[in-house]
Amino acid sequence: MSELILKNIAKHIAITAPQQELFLSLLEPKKIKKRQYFLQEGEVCKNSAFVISGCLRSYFADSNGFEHILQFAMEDWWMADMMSYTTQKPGNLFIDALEDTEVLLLSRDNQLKLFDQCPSFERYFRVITENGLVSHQRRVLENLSLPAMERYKIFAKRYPAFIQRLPQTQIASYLGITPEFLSKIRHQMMYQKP
Amino acid sequence: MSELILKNIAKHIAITAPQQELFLSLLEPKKIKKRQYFLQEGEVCKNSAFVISGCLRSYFADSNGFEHILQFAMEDWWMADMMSYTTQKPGNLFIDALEDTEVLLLSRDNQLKLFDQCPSFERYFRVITENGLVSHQRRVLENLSLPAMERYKIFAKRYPAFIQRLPQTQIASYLGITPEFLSKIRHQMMYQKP
DNA sequence: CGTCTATTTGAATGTACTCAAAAGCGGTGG
DNA sequence: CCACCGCTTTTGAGTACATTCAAATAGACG
Repeated sequence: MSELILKNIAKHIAITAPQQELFLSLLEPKKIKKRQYFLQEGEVCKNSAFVISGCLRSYFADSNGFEHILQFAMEDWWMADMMSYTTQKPGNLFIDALEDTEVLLLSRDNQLKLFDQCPSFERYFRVITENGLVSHQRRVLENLSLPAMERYKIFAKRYPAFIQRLPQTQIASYLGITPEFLSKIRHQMMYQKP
Repeated sequence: MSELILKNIAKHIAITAPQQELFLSLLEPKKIKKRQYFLQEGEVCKNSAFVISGCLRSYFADSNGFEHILQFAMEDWWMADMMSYTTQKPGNLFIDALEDTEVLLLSRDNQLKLFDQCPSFERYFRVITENGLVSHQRRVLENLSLPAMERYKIFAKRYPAFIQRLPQTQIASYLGITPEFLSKIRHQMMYQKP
């Protein structure tokens, strides 16, 4: 069960067995049922969640009650409201489960403790954060430069597993379009695609 | 001249005088004239630039030749093509100067050297990167949830200096709208605003 | 099987874009 | 110091991409 996260870490840094022990001792396993909240608007995001199985989503609910999905997280991904997690102030995101989900929690306190006791982890999370930054920059630029159909095609190619497992409503919300329009896009694609 | 960057660092970490020396020895000053490229599409972003004075912009040029601005950087900001800088592979962004600009360069090599020799800097850049990630996440959500006029108002409130110093064309490109439409938005605002 | 949610389809609407042209502004050179 | 050139901003008419609202259809789950 902890294998997945150790493997993930091993991709970025090399750590000794005692350091592994230390790290694992700071984690707390948790199960989140489908449709259950992990975090609600206005709460402080005390924990970052590493997904072992299942799927989480983070989203913003605007003043008209529409949801805008920031991120999905399946196996081998971290999920948090980064604004709230890094500052430990109340956030404005919701995080909930799209499937029954198992996660390992790392509190911000424990994370900072870890950074002091083992600087390799500071490197690990620096790299993870760099990658997150790069992917969000790419997303900003794609949203600015591409029409909805292109964004959908890229999404489908980049995250085939998401297309399989997620309802179209969720994907539409991530892409920034209505579910109706996504349906029309898919209809169009059936006829123009060879 | 190096005061600005030392002050910036002091906001996040405490370092000794010799560590300051080490850090400064890894920096290279450079001047970039208005309209001059700092980086072009297809090049490897060898350096991250800390702006001492002036203003840089990073942007993506799409297949129709339109420019989409990812970021502006004025005094006290870092600027790089993060994808290319972190991987040292060719990037797809342009970076150029909107004003005559002075920067301090830190190569990725030197940065990694610095991380090994003084882990405090790994913390400094982790925090900087976390903040960058948070602000790009916020931008994604604002682009998804708000109409152009709201995005402009928020931009104007958040970055008053940018409104002062940047041509509207550039701001429009950052917001993801045409300069013509931004002009119309500003016209509307004059009449509906008390 | 029935209910609830997700998806599809269509018509009317709106936000933002395109293209074209005029007006404003700033820098530069005569 | 003023005139001119280039670039930015404004204005307007026509258009396109995407939304809204409504209703029908299909799927999933208990």
